[in-house]
Amino acid sequence: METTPADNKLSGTGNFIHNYIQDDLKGLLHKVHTRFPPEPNGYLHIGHAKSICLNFGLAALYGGQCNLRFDDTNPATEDKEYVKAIIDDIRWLGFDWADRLYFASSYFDKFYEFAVLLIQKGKAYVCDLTPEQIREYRGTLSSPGKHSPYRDRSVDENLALFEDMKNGVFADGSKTLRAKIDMDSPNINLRDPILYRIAHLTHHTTGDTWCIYPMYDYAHPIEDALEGITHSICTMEFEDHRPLYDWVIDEIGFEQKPRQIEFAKLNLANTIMGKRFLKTLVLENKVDGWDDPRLVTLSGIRRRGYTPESIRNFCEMIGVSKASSVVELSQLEYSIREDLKAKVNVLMAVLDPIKVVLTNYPEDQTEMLVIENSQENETLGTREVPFTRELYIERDDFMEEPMKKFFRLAPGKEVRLKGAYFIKCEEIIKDADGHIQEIHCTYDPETKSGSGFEGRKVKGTIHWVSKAHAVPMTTNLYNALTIPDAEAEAGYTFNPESLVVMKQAVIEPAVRQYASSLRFQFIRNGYFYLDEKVSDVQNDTFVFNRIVSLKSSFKG
RNA sequence: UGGGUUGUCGCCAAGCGGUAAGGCACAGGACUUUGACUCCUGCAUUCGAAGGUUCGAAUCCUUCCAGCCCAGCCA
Repeated sequence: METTPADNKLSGTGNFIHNYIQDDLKGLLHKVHTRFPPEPNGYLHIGHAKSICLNFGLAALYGGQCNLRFDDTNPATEDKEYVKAIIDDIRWLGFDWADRLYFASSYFDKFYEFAVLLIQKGKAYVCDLTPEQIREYRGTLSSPGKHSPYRDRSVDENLALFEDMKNGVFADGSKTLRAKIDMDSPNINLRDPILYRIAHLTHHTTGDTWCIYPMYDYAHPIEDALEGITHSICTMEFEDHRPLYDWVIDEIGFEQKPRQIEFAKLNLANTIMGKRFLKTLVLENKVDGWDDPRLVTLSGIRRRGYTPESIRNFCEMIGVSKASSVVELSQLEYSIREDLKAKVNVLMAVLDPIKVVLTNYPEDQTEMLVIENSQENETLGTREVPFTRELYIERDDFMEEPMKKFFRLAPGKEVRLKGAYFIKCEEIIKDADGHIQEIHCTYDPETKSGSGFEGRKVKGTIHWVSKAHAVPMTTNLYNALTIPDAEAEAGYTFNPESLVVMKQAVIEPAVRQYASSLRFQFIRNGYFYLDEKVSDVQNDTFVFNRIVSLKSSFKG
């Protein structure tokens, strides 16, 4: 009997979060409510996809709900533009939050009220220390901090001061509201953490209404509690913030306490996800914006041609744990090949063409050959492909001096042209500099595809495009975005060869009739995606991005 | 050197005291009009190390070692 991944999870085998949830569900908890809480200060990347799939996936699995909440408590870095982009990306990934779209900024009044409550309880105070002093008073990793001289202000004084903070009486940085916890704590997050800071900035949703803004550590537990979140899932670096998270929940007195659970964020081998690095590339125009297909931003991955299904499957496949890990790119590539292999039409495209003349083929003849659109999926049908005397083949598919295990075209050697005939290389035509101009071959009419010819076998089958019918196109091939560089302080530098543009590429005319399906396999060259941003199908302008190459066991 | 946390195959990752799942990658082989796909086969006597408890340990205990995170008025 087969079990699905969902069965496994429900029966207890799966990641540690499922185990937690199942235990919780055996107790008082009777629902699962999660949230994905991005800060709108940049574009989402594949690391966020892991969190999105986790949060929305968990909610779906246990019949619960997942909120989308923008954690917009710091107007210094946030912008509406990002809100829109993030929403688009999550929708593209295939998740839905119904009417549960929230903003931390819509709770600003609540945060303020609870802060007043904490002051009244003697659990928070207004501190006049400068940023430098606060750092100094905080102590170090191995030595305790010391009390702020403002720590014992009276409740009334704190109340008045905090109100003045809110009313814009004080300059940025001159005062903070701090929790009164423990300056001796070995956990630095508990050494009277800052709850509120003064910042005279315009917020993307509240405008100039506020000039004090809550810190993440204070705001987040409240947001979760207010929304009825049961499991607040975040990444490992927040693990030692959890005591503070719980402190806020307890001191404010929320009855239903959300539980913070941390997991290890995604790292992809040879891939930089850091915001500063990506931002620099975008700003310096080294890449074509945040959706450059070389980037692992969700918008970049989308423009590269990855499907949402493939990303979701990838996230499912890599699992979730607390151990810091680096996932190999081959895992991602597997997920998209797997998704596309039975879905797309397989066309013939020649990325780096070299001309072949079939000297014994009639000059004015055109045959329409019928070729299957997919060997994986018969329901995709067939198409007609024009065959003529002059063709293009891939430059790599010919070797003047072939290596031992080369199955393709070489002087005196015979190969099959996919869906057509056997051809034999008879002569190489070179220019004065010795560069190959064209290859003269003869074809054998008896070997036509589908004729049942059994006379002799050939080791290689290569793809081709009729010269007279070739549709010009551009294909973008990609290599690693960065190259290791011991000299560079980051340890790597931008790879100028991360984008290779094949401007001479040609494709069979069927691309016109199938263009709307966007994704293709170009036989033997990989999976490609029509870049709609720069293509103009009506005017025969085709630009394709290579999503991923095909696997190959050819050791060339 | 303080606190937190992690360590199971090259890479992810199950495992929760009963004798090491699975996926990716890789290597053979079969098939093949994509050197693709598919299909077989192989791939941890061992779970960071060393001790201990137990009939039995990756799972419990002890000590040690290594990695990651924390000293933003960022999230």
